[in-house]
Amino acid sequence: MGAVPADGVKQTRRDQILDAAAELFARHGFHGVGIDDIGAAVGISGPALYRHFRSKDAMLGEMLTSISERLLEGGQARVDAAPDAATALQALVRWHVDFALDDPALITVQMRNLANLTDPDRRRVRALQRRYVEVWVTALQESVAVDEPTARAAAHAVFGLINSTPHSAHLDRDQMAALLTRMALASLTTAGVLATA
Amino acid sequence: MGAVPADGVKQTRRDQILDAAAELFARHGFHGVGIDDIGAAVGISGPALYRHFRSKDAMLGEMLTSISERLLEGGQARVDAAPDAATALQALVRWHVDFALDDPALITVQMRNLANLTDPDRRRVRALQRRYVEVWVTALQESVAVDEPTARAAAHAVFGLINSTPHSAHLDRDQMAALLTRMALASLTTAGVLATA
DNA sequence: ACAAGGGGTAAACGACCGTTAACCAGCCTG
DNA sequence: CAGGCTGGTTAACGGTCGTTTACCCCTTGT
Repeated sequence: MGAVPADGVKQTRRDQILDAAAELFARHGFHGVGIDDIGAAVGISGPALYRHFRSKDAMLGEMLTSISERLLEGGQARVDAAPDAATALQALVRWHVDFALDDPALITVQMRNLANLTDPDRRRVRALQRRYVEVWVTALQESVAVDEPTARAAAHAVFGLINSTPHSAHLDRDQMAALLTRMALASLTTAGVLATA
Repeated sequence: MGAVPADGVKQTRRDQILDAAAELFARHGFHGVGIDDIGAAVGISGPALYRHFRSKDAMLGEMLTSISERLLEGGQARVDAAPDAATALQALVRWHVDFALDDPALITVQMRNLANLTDPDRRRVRALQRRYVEVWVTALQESVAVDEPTARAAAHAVFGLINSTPHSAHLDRDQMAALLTRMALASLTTAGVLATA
């Protein structure tokens, strides 16, 4: 799990810790996992983590801001690269689906543990998330006829749909990707028709 | 928030506590809210809760089992009352949408705090959830041509879509219900086409 | 050769928090 | 009017857990 570790390349200890923590946070929740658990997961024990992070809160903070940045950056890039609005939307869906399938732990943590962030960290993450939603909202408005509040709600709904992936490991990766992409696009294009019926 | 309190009728103190706890758990997570917080939310303080519940875990347990029971019971009832498979699926969607819109806190807790349950409670809740999923899976297989694993994954995806409702309060209740219903049905009917493409 | 520092350890500290104990006020019943 | 539930209260206990401290090894550059 956790995005493929680049090549055979040794990832820095920080990243190793972050990956292990993400997995644990996803499974047991932020408060449900102790500093000792995280240490044990990477073969060191307990307080050694403080050689790499200022606090447990800092781990979650760094984890969530980095997810949000990657999501925003990747999404924006794909929209910019798309020739027209319709393919931009498709690219966004595929991007988010790939992300969710490759990093289910990170997605889960981002969905569930926003509340456990420190106040400044939460502000930062929320700002990034808002910008990401904004990317979706404009892509939606440009490709399907829909008012802005509906577009916003539809975006959140599709996030929920795609992010549900950690809960169902019944299909293999490619089938799952195809299914989620199809469902997401279907729901989005329908969202436009008779928007304010 | 929290399902309409029947009529003007006074709800029992237990239910009052459960409602307040649900709201708090949804907002801050199970471990993020203290026994004192829950007490304060209903005007009593701290340990008085132990006159009504055996433990904090017991509150969560009762909360989640009751949600799961209501969900299953209501879903099954609607399927039984439906004349054919297609309307059964529509009824399921509407049922789940209504539930999510009327009890956003409960839905949120059920999605996020399964891991915080005690082992026996978790087994109970999971069993109920499995049966609920089963209701959806059979309804799906009878109305759209789709293999079972795909139906299962699609059901989870639609739960994610509908349960996203707490994150977006941009639309009023009826518009939101219409939007979610439309999106859910669109994604589901599309899930069947070329299922194992 | 050696000082420096990065990265690890185990032990102690301190706060928080779920739970229990001891106590008490009102109400309803006999 | 006595006496026992019912449902509160505050204070104390105990465990868990994040964090700090003190110590140590091993590597590396001078």
